[in-house]
Amino acid sequence: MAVAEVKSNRTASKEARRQQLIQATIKCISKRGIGGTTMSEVASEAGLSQGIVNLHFKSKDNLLNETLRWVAEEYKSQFEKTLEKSGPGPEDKLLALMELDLRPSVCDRHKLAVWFAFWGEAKAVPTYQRMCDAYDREYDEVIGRLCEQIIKDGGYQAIDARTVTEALSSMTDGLWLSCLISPKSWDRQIARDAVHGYLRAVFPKHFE
Amino acid sequence: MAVAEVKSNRTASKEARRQQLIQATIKCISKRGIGGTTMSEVASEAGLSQGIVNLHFKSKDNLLNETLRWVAEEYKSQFEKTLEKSGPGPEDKLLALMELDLRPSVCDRHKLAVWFAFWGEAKAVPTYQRMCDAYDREYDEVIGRLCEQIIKDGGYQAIDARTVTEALSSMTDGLWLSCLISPKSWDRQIARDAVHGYLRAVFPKHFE
DNA sequence: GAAAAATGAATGAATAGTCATTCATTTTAT
DNA sequence: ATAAAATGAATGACTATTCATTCATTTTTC
Repeated sequence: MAVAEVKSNRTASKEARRQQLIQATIKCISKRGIGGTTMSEVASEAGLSQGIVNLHFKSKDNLLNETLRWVAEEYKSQFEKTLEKSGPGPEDKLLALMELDLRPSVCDRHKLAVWFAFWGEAKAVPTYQRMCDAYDREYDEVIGRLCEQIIKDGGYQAIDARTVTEALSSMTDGLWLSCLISPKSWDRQIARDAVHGYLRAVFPKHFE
Repeated sequence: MAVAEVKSNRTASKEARRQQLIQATIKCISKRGIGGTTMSEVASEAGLSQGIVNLHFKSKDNLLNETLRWVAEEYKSQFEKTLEKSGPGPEDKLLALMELDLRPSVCDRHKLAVWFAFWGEAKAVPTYQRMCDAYDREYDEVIGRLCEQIIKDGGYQAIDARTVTEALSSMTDGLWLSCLISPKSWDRQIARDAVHGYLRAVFPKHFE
């Protein structure tokens, strides 16, 4: 996920240029929304000229799709790294993944604005919906497996892994919305407490 | 919040016409997103002519702002009605309000698409952000008061009303996102279980 | 090793299309 | 007949896309 280096204005690999333009697109979407993002502005944000975006991405639609893919992949790679490095128990992994969503590098208004911009168009643009849905499914599968293990491990009764998964992933998405809409009153510690409080309440043996 | 009746094509009160156009705008946003919503399409959706929207709303910006206000007011009136009619205990009111968010009339993809469309532009369009923030604050105040009463009533220790409020409102927002993005796998009962499971875990004396 | 040719990336002016907005005209209600 | 409301063609601004030209770098030739 490292952003390829851009050497000079005329010499840069195709891939590096695409990365540079995707980064510019992310900035534009965050500042002006998808509706307010124009090809010229993306080019100018990247310090390049008018036609450059059509040269590297066929069309605006394509640029936006690739940008969504990049954002989703960036998140996914952080998610996988966190999953791998945390542990050893499933409860440790679950907590680490929840905290990832609230880390300043992930839960940052500029990045959240991009996610919400795509979600906001998802019903109108089926490709966005399909892509978001696919990534969500992967996410839920991992969280679901961890919950199952925790439930089995703790012998919890009358708790359904899918329900807990839905509750947890919904909570973090909703906390993102709060951060986006009410940045003044949003408090990272309260967000963490909300998640942790839920985990403690549902899985007391693991999170007390 | 009743949608004013439109009698004939040429005789309709100014207010009725505005309502009619706002309804058309909601349909357009749901179908094509904010970016894809044009003044002509709104007019045509309403069965009226080109210039009509500029006649009744000064500009597109104004139309969108008024549409957001309408959507927020519609929700608010349902919220207040629910708050009033439920009870008697704060736990009954809280549960009723949570279930309101998951009712088919509220948690419906077409309506959710509109909310998310505005949220998706909120960072880029400060008027959207301010308005959403203001309505959110009212919501949180009511939920917060109910939680405080429940905590006091049950003598719950080490539970902070604000944290629970944030957790609950986030959860419902996140469940809305799931409904929007993954309608195929979304299950209203699981959503209800997620909310109810949280309430039971946090306020066992009230929700067992 | 230097000059010439080729390569491929970037530029930015031109094009075609879309859209919000305006307003002179038409329609309707009273 | 008059006022209010609606119409829809016209306008002007904006934007995605194209493409002929420019430029820096690399390769080839002698």
